[in-house]
Amino acid sequence: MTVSDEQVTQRRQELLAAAARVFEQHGYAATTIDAIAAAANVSKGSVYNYFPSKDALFEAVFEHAAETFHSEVRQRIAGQLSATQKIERILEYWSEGLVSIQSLGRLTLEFWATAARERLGPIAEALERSFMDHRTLLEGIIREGVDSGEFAVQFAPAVGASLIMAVLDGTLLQQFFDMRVATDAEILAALKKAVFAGLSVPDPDAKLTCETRQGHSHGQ
Amino acid sequence: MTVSDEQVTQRRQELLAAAARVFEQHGYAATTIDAIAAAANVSKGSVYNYFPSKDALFEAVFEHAAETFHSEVRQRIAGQLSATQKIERILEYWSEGLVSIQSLGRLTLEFWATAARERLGPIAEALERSFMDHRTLLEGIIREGVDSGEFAVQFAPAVGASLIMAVLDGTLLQQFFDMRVATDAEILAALKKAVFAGLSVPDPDAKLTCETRQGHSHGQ
Amino acid sequence: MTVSDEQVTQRRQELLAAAARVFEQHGYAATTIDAIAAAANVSKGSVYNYFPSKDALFEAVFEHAAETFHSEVRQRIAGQLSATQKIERILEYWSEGLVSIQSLGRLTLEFWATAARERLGPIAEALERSFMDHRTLLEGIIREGVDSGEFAVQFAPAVGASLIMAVLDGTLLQQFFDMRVATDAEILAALKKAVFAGLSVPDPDAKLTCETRQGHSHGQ
Amino acid sequence: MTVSDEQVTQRRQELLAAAARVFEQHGYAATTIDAIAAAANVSKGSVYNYFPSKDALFEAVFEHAAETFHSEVRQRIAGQLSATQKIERILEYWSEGLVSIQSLGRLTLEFWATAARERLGPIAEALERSFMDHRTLLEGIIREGVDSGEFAVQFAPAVGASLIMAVLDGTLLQQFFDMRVATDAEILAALKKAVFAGLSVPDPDAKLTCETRQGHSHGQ
DNA sequence: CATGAATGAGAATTCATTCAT
DNA sequence: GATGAATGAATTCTCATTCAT
Repeated sequence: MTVSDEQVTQRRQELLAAAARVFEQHGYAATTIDAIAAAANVSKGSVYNYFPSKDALFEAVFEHAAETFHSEVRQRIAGQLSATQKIERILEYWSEGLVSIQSLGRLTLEFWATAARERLGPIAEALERSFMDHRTLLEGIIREGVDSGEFAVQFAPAVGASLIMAVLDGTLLQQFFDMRVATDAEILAALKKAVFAGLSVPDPDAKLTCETRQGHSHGQ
Repeated sequence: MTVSDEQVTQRRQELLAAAARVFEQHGYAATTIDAIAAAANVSKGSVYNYFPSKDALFEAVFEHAAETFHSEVRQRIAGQLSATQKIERILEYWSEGLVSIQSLGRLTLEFWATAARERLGPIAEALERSFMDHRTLLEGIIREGVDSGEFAVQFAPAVGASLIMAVLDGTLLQQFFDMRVATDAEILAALKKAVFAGLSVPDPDAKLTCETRQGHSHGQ
Repeated sequence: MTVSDEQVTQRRQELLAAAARVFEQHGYAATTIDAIAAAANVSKGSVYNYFPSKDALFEAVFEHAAETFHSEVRQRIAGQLSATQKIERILEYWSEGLVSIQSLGRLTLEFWATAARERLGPIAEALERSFMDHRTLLEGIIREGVDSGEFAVQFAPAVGASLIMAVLDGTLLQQFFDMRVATDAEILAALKKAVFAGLSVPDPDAKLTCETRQGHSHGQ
Repeated sequence: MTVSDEQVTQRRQELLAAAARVFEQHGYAATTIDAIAAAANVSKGSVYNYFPSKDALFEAVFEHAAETFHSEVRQRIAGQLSATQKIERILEYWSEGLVSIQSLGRLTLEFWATAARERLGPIAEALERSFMDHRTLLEGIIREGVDSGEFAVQFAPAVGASLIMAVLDGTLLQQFFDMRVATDAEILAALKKAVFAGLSVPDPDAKLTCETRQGHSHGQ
């Protein structure tokens, strides 16, 4: 029983992984169940022993990817960290993480496109949920930073969180298409500067005196 | 002949518009030539008198949309404007324009997803070209601002342009999915603050003395 | 237009005929669209230009068969005929007609079986309608006969009509399976005798004296 | 061993009963081995330990149903009964019995349809055998009645038996489809009258004189 | 014997594309 | 040019049957 359950779970995982690869490579519509089965080294019919339909499989792939991503992010910012540090970690993870799992990139686009098409379907809902989770997380961090005096935002924390999400997603987009204009390191650095500028965090690299900060007006 | 040519052109335009509507509503894969023909009030066969294939039609729709968008943007920033003003106009157009043509939103996602799938295909190329055009435009404006002393960016103008593109595309994404956390006006305001913070432009709304600006080196 | 309409109608008829043949030969479940297409000398896809689904095609075949049968029956009993003559004609048509169109036999069974399975589906409804039509027709004739003094039924005309339908359908069933025990002519003769006995019509062929019959006067 | 044999037999019975239920509900084609296994609370694979194929199982279900029905009928007419009484009993059993086991109705139709499709298959053969058994039984009874002077049939006993089978099967058919026009009791009464009329059995309920019958010559 | 995961042949249905009129 | 019927390749999903455990 336990053995069987484990095996079932493992097979599911394998299928999920294979499906992620194929969906990522060809997109939802152009992906055939046959191709997924082949990628998982099982027969076409077997796929249907684990997932009731192509749709359901796609959805499961999304849920799995989203969960993995979320838990990874949360892990990175666990512990005793200042709000600034947490933001930094998130930017770093995004930057480094997504380059490495760039596969997720196209998959994410596929999710977005699917969700855009069926706004009320399960993919759209899952996407929204995932997005909201991230934003809530960021919002909380921003609030922390404001409370601790680290940040001096000029807009509501929720809006700030949205902007950070936006710039991250937008950057992600550019990664997919190789539209980058600089190295990953440079982009990450710029991202940090830009975000912290928005949050009114003095550039940590700069050696600033208190006075110099006074001025950067658009703050306080 | 000329008359004929005009008619041909007009038919093409009608088909293009119809196709844009249908692609936008159903996505590439779920759009049938029949549906496009019906939307344009012509027969299915006629479509093939103007476009050799579904793919080509999709591409043409993209090109058309991109061109329209570009020329609109350029028009908005024509004239004697400071770099800051130009950036402002672009942000405003993006914000207001895209809400009104939100239809373009899903279409854009569809382009992105398609391009992500066929990185070497015509859509991907066109998308990249379009992106580059925008970025080049922004880069030029940033450079102008730096030269004029308006901006004091801490990263290469090209990188700054990328970041602006990113935050705009990311915001666009949120629009599609109704993931906004604030009103359009609030978001636009925050966008401006954030972008100008990144560009070291003192908050134009704030009443700052010259001194305060001196330093707008929130970095240095 | 007219030409086109005619051609469309003709193609539909051809498909209907082909489908009837194939359904009749293999039954609903074992019939493939491919087989129907082949029988009609068209491609598989073409079938779908005329009928939206296998179900719909099956239903159309049924409707067509039922209509043909009904109009044929009505034609046979048109004119100035006594009730007895009408009943005779119907029995004859059933007997002779169904032997010749025995193809309808299996098809009918298929309809019955399908209807039995999906009691609320269109086939079941159509079958019931068809049955009711026939029964109503018979009921009217019985009533005529009673009014004219030809018949002296011992049960309600509607019930008599049901019994006649039953014996006819039951006989039909035996035809399919070659379970007949006598020649068609003998069966028809027996059928007539039995039906007219039930309707209290003295056997027209027999030259009976009152006495011989005296005993078993199942008549009123 | 004996114990084992018994268990095997019991399992077979359970499977048969479960299969009958499922076939009856969904029809042959739409019935899956899985569904039968579930209805019998065994695994799909186990079914194949008792029956070599779906076809064989269906056939076994038919044989079982036919045997049960036959033995029930024979039991009803056992003992010292006149031919008239036997016929009466059979009509009553059919009428009452089939209403209660109406489930058999659809199953029977399924058998008929299957047999009609594969005229040379085992189902068709079994059906024919079953039919012949019944008809032979009836034929014997009719002969008895003729010999005893109860009946004065105007056609061969075998033909009479066929007609009775026909009207019974036809009535059965109407039961399935709720096409009855009267109560069960009324139908049974009419059935008796009709059958006995055909068999020239004086209506047991009527007290008739010879004269009344003389005149109502149909037609002219 | 029991189990149920794996298999793969097979069917309905869709649609881009062609082409005769 | 316009039309829309015809085509057939391609795809999802089903399920009887097998077989390792």
